[in-house]
Amino acid sequence: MELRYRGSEQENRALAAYVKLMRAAECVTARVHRHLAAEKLTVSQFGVLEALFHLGPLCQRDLACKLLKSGGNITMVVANLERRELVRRRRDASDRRFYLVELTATGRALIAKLFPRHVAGIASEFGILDATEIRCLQAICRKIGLREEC
Amino acid sequence: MELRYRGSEQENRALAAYVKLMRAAECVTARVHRHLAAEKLTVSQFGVLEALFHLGPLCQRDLACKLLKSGGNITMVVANLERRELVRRRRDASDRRFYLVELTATGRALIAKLFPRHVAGIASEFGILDATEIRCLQAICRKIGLREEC
DNA sequence: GCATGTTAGTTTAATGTTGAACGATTTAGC
DNA sequence: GCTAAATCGTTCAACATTAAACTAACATGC
Repeated sequence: MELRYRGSEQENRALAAYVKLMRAAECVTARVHRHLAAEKLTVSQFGVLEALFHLGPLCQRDLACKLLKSGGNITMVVANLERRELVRRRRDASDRRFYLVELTATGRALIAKLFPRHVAGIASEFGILDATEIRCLQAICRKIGLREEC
Repeated sequence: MELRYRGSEQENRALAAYVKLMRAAECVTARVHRHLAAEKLTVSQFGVLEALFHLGPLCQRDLACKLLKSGGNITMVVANLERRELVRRRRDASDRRFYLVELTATGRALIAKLFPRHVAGIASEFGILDATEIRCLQAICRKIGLREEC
């Protein structure tokens, strides 16, 4: 692979780990979210529905933070969900800067149907990992500075 | 987190591993590619330059395969690089369906300057992993079906 | 040679994504 | 109370991304 650049031993090891982590994440995402296509949902739309399902109504800023996306992006994703009547936006009465985004009955039914399927897909991908490997993965994520806030 | 859905022990373990893997990949990507903004390069544009740098001239189909992106996307990314004269497209003489995409002198100079910086960034993120953890990460990626072809 | 099929690349429509500029609203300092 | 700063959301331009429909070039079988 590395025809034009020779780094130190330590650099090469880090690079190999980086590439593997990225590829793994991309491959798993592609496979795990395949069942979303049937419902014409994108990964981001699913992310919004899932966050509302598990955390209750949220303002757009919180959604952006949860999903690690920009504010302008959430405006677009929520607008597309609202157009399909899967979510609804309500102005917060006490602070009119906020919208509260919440699931409609239709949206709740959809995510309630989809989420177990989603988990089953992940389980079939990750289920072959034993407890030791999970612990190792957690340790690695902690070490490379994974922040758990938000 | 999981207020509305209780899976099996095995499902919860898989879900936790999945979330950690995804968050880790997102956080690392964001930090590692921060130095690209200074050169007004996107992650995909950097990916194309890097592939050409290490593998020599490639056709767009091969680029798409390497970067796990669609053909139409590569058309756009390469076009934007070509507009800045960082790459050049040449018709293959023997099979006129192909373009050979290759670096210009400017493009080569840019990626030659950027790549060491890129590796150094990754090394500072992953360098704290020891050999055991790297082995463990590789084993995990293999297990969850990471395909290394392409 | 010609019909058929395959492969490389383009185009289009729809959505996602960001950063920056902007408007509306609330809060803090005075 | 009033100004200044901070916060929430929108809009815009630019680019990314995909799937699907399309064109161009090659390959195969007859």
